[in-house]
This record gives sequence, C-alpha cells and structure tokens, in this order.
Amino acid sequence: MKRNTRVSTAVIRRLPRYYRQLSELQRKGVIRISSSALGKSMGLTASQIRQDLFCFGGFGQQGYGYKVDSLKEQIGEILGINRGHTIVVLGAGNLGRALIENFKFSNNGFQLLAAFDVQERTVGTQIAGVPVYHADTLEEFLKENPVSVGLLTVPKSAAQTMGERLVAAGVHGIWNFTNCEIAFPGEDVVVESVHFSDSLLALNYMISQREDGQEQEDGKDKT
Amino acid sequence: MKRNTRVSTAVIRRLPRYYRQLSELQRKGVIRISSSALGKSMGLTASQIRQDLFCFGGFGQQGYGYKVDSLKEQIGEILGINRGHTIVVLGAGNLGRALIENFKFSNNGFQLLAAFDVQERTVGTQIAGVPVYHADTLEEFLKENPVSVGLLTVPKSAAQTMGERLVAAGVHGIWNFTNCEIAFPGEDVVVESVHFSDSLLALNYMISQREDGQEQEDGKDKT
DNA sequence: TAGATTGTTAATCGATTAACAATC
DNA sequence: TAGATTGTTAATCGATTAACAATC
Repeated sequence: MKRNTRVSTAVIRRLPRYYRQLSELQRKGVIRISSSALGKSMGLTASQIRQDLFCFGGFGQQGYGYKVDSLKEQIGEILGINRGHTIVVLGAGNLGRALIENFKFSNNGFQLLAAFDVQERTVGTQIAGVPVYHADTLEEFLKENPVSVGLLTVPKSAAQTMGERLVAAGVHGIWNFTNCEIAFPGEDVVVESVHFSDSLLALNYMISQREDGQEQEDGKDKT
Repeated sequence: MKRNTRVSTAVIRRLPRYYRQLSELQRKGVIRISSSALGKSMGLTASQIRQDLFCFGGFGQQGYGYKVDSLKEQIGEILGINRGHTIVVLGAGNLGRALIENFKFSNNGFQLLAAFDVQERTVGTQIAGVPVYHADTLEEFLKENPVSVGLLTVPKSAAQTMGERLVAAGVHGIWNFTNCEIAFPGEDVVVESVHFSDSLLALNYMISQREDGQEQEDGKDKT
C-alpha cells in the first residue's frame, strides 16, 4: 500500500499546510472531511490531495472520506513531530529573541534547549526560560546534549562559520534565518532557509505587475 | 524580444535569488558572468537561467555572457525595486520590532513609514526612528499616506480583521507573518505569507528522512 | 442496496533540459 | 577569424489533473 518512492519537494512543502489546515478543522470540531472539501478550503484539487496522500499510504475510507483527527496525527507522524528532536538558537539578538519568546517550537516537534550569543549583556541570562550561553561553549554543550537542528539568527558575516561549527559537532539540520546562502559541500546536513528578503521581493514583483495591469486597463478605458 | 507571457511562479521565486547572487558577485568585484558559471554557483542549470531571463528579454551578449552590474539592475527593475513602494507594520510586538530594527526594507524597494499597535506602552514611541501609532488611527493614516503593503505581525486572532481593514483602505499587498492563512475573496490584493512553522516542519521531515536512511544503512552494515 | 468517495492508473499539462543557429 | 556564449526552439521529464474501478 505504501509508496514513498522519492517524495517530491512540491509534496513535502504541502504537508505542513495539510497539517495546519487539519489542526484548524480539528479546532472547529470537524470530524470527517472529503478530499474535495479539503481541497476547496486550501485552493487545491481533490485529485492532488489524494495523489499527495497516496505517496504515504491509504489514510481514508472509501465512500466516507478522511477522519480529521487521525489524518492530522498521521501527517504529523510523517513530518516527524514525535521524534524527540531538539534545537538550539545561535544568536540571541532581536530576531532570535522574538523567535524564542513567540515561536511554538514544541508544536512543530522540537524541544528548545538553549541559545548562544557573544554579548556579555545577554550571556548568562534566560529568555522565556531558555538559558543563554556564550558561543564559545557551543561545542562543549553539543558534546553533552544531542541537538538535531541549529537555528541561525547570527549576523550574515558569522553565518557560514557558525554553520560549520554546528555541522562539525554533529548537527544535521540548519534552519537559516540569515539573508545569505550557506552551504556545506560533502556534509550530511539539511539546510532550510527563511529568506525574508526573497519573500518581500516576490511580493514586490506581484504588486508591481498588478500596477502595470491597472495602467493598461486605464489606458483601455481612455480609448 | 520581450516575452512575458505569464511568468510562472517558479520563475518569480528564482528572481530574488538571482538578484541576491548578483549583488554578492558585484560586492566581490566580478564584472561578467556566464549562465553556466552563475548556474553552478546557484545549483541551477545554465539552460534554466537563460530560459528564465528569456521571459523578460535579452540581457546578455552572445560570446561574452552577462554584465553583473546591468543584469542586477535590470532584475531589480523587474522586481520593482525602484517603484517607490511604501510599507507599514501592523503589530509592534517582538517580531514586528525585530523586523523594524533589523530588516532592510529599503534594500527591497520599500520605504517603511510607520508601525501600528494597541499597547499603550509602545504607542507614541519610535522604534529605530519609525513612529508607532495606535491601531485605531490606521484608516486616518492610510487616507493621508499611500501605502503599498501592510506587514502583519499581529496575533493570529487579529490577522484576518486587520487584513480586511488594510484592504478596505486600499492596500494591495499583504506580507503575512501570522501563522494562519488569510484570504480576501473577490478583493484585488496579493498575499505573501512567511510561515515559520511550515518551514520548520519541512525541515523536520527532511532530517527525519535522513535518520531513516541512516537506520537502513546501519541495518545493511549489520547483515 | 445505492451513493459517495477513496486508491490508483492513465492522460495532460507545464517546467526543465537539451540542442543549435545566431552573433558577439 | 575562431571560440564562446547567448537567444530561442524542440525534446524530455515530472507534476498535476482526469478517470474510474474498488469498496465503504
């Protein structure tokens, strides 16, 4: 029944959206949902949803649809929610602090263990209960505590070096919030980047296109 | 020469990456680059780069390649860097504050005009030179100042309503940092979302896959 | 049972890659 | 000129959509 012959990145990127939408439905008390209803609510076709889920096995019941609770649970399982992953934050500046204080790491399957910084002012303190250690002690900490992912919110200039230190110490995932590309050729590590800049530029393109369309319409109106 | 017959989102998402890479090359003093060299540095094929640029016109010289400066400039133009767009921040909490203080809006073609919040403590203050007004005065402000994009860092519960107020007041772009889907059916507005959670879940999936592969290899070794 | 909806294969569509003439 | 590299069309590949038998 299970397929799983190399799941495409397009599918992987949709899994978290399914998970989010199913959580929302669960919250609303919805018990079952069909692929067509789920598709409509997410702007996807029923076919695509069934095809996506087909990558991992049969989660539904013919003639009935999908049970919201169990589908959510199973997608969570696929995503790795219950694997006991751990994470540390590198760079407790503005953004690092904001993420530590507001982002629900545990909702996404991660236990936040610690933060690291070089500022004398912040080292030794706690942010929302999370201890901030000096970056010099990173390797020491990683030796004692198995860490799955390092979250990079350090300055651009320190990103690559800090990443290399993490990878050298056995971290296999990097969540990169610095506005630069980092790479570790030959290393067995997954890099996932959040590029604010790319996102805003894409938005800039889209609203600019919209404006141009507007102009054309204006032109049409005048003739 | 110019094509531009509906540029696919795949291309649109690559444009900011080109722009970023070209800026980096410019910084390093590189004058010219071929599609194959640019491709290699970004993990794309030369074909893809030429095909992408072909959507917008001929920016290169045969037998020579592309001039870094002018290609960067032209991609910037396509993205809308020089259109005098403006932006306001809704929600001056931790994340909003971090973005106001650290994110270079002007590098992406936006002038940051103001922030809005409801906290008595922050209303009336400035963050990195940006005034914080009370959210009640949003409509008043938008009447006086043309705003292209509203950046949403409000709590999840306020996201949709705040978005609707922006759209009603004539804002055509929403940069959504809340962890929920917002939609404005029938409205002429572009929504670009940054979902931290989706990103971390995708990373979770990828490192979990890696671990499973590891296990299999371990198994193989033992037999 | 009849109706609904999935699981799964086949068809279509779109995006990426390859090829090569044009030309700097 | 010869060599290099683009612009652009054609071929391939992969992802989405359609179709429908299986079955709840």
